[in-house]
Amino acid sequence: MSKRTEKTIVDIAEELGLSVSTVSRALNDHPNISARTKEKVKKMARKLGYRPNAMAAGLRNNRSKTIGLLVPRISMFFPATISTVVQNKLQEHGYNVIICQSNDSYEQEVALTNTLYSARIDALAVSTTLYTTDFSHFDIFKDNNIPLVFFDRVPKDYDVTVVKGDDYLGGLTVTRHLIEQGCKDIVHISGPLTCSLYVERVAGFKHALKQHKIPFKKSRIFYQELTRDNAWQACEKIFAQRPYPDGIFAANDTTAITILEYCRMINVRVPEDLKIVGYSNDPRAEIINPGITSVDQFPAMMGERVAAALLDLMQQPRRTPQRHAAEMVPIQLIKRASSEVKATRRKKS
Amino acid sequence: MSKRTEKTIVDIAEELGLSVSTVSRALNDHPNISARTKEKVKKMARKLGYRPNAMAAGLRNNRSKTIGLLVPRISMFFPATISTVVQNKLQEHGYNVIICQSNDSYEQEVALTNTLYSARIDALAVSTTLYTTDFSHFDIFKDNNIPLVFFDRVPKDYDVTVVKGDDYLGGLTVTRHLIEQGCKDIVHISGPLTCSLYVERVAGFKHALKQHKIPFKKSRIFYQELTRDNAWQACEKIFAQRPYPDGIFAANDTTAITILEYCRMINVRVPEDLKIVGYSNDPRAEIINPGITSVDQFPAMMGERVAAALLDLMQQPRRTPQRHAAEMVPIQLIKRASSEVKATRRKKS
DNA sequence: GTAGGTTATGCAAACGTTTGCATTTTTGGC
DNA sequence: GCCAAAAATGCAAACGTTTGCATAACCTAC
Repeated sequence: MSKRTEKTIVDIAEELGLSVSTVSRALNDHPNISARTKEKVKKMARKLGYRPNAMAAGLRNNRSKTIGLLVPRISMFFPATISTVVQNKLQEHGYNVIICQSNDSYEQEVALTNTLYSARIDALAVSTTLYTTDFSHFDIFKDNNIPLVFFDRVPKDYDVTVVKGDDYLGGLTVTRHLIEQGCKDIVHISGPLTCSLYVERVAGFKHALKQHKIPFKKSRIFYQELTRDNAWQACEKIFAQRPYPDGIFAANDTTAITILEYCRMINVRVPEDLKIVGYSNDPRAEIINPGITSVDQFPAMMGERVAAALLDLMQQPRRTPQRHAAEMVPIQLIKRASSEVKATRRKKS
Repeated sequence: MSKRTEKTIVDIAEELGLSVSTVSRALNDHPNISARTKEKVKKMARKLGYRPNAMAAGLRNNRSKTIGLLVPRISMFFPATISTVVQNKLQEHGYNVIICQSNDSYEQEVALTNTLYSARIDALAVSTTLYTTDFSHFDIFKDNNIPLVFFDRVPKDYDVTVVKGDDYLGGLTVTRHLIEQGCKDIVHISGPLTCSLYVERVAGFKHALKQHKIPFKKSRIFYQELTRDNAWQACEKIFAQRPYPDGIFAANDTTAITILEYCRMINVRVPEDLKIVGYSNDPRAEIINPGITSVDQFPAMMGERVAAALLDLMQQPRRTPQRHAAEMVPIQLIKRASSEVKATRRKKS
């Protein structure tokens, strides 16, 4: 009665007059156990309503069959898609996935990293906060040779396996596209430079300007967290005085959408007066009118790669030092009406 | 060397010439331990790089400080928002959250439920698949008095704590609104009736028709998984022959958006010729042109309630049979241009 | 019938904690 | 200084598995 309802392999063993080792092996289909015994054991397990205790097994084996996924937030399209794919893939291979959100707070990221370590996860995949520049809280994973993979928001100068988009090429491609569309005065709204991927996009942006002999003006670039509010404030600054820019490269689609709305309010025509390009190809970019040109980062592919990297690292013998690959996921400019005066075209590489 | 790098409380105890019990208590701030000893122990723990092993503690305590969250998918706006809130809330209280996706597959749901039980999670929150009508796989949680909360997609005839939206009222409100806007021939695209929330919305729909003496025609209602493809196919049927309906109540926004696009293609004007209302107030509904009238289900509030229910149940003494509350989260019709000929209004209760 | 080899099962330790109870140490009042 | 009470620490069992090694049971062939 009371709370002693949990059956264990000991109960099965007693019930059957077998030893616990035999029961354990039978349940795990160990080759040394006869087919008849296995049958008996499994039947009794079912009858008693036995449920394995993963914590006990994990403690003994020193592996939890659980992997951690640490992302800024799962309510945003891009990380959500990646998380979905990673989780489904690992689930197929018998792993549980603990998804944690840092909410873009460095402190939370550190705390969660420690908690995940305490749970003795078998591997960890991370997309860092915007502000993470010190990565020492991940050392514990490296030191103990626990597979560690970073994706999208990846560290700079920290030797580790990485899966990321080609942000330099992205910045370059977007800027070239705007220039080809006739823009001569382009604003770039970037994320904070503490996050290396924005550094690269900015580099691509500057490089394209240089190639086309367009002077780079410091006043035409903004570094900020890419929220709706911040985007609105940036617009207020940008359109406070003439001349208005003729192109804006926003580092995410939330920002691009906000700009579009601001333009609607102040009667700036898009794309005639101003061309806008976003980033990440959020579903909203396709649906809004005019559609917003954006950069597809193939989140599903990125998720597949992350999952594959984790699985790969996990099946390597523990002692081996990890090989630290850096995988580059391609990007693709998706042209839409916000940057093209002609027709709305959906696909073009 | 090799793999013996993991320090335990035993190491701390030896290093300090104390017993493991004292170390354990010191680390857990047990009142019986002197301040000086606590200080010493914590210092040594830091020095040795000690990391608690949650599995060992969990095994001993019979609680894992982990809770499970089982949802159809996290890449959809509504469940994603709820998951975010639940996770953040529980994280604040020192719990880990394992988020799992059933991908709307009953088999996966069953498998994941069992895995989560094996992990000895301290509580489980579930939004079921569209097709779950047998809930016996959750019995194990009930039988062992482990807090179990269902939300949004909740069971019918299964005694358990529930947090849900007022779907009957939602169906009623939407339909009334369409009628007030002059619609006389309304189509309803519903999810499958295996999912009780759609049953309720349909009931609300029918009730509103009845109240306004509009005959209900079986051919004007569709039951299907609410995907883009299915929505498109439904449109093909709906617009295959005259007369066209003058209003459509879609049970999610993906469907509503697809209908809007179809209408654009066949030159049916929205809202002049046809009024459309969706459900869930997906961010896309606000952004598309015309904006789509939808029903806000306050996912953040639902998440809060779910988290609160879990925490509440967890702090009840284990023996107590659970009280099975049913909480109703309000809904609010968000009127937009897709159903109103006049102006676009953003808010109206 | 026995040796030799398979095949199947059992013993017991180990994984890293926590905790009830026993024991030791400290404290304070006289 | 002494004693009782209070405070601090230690002992050892327990949580539910897995697994190396030892042992028992069963064949097969001579």
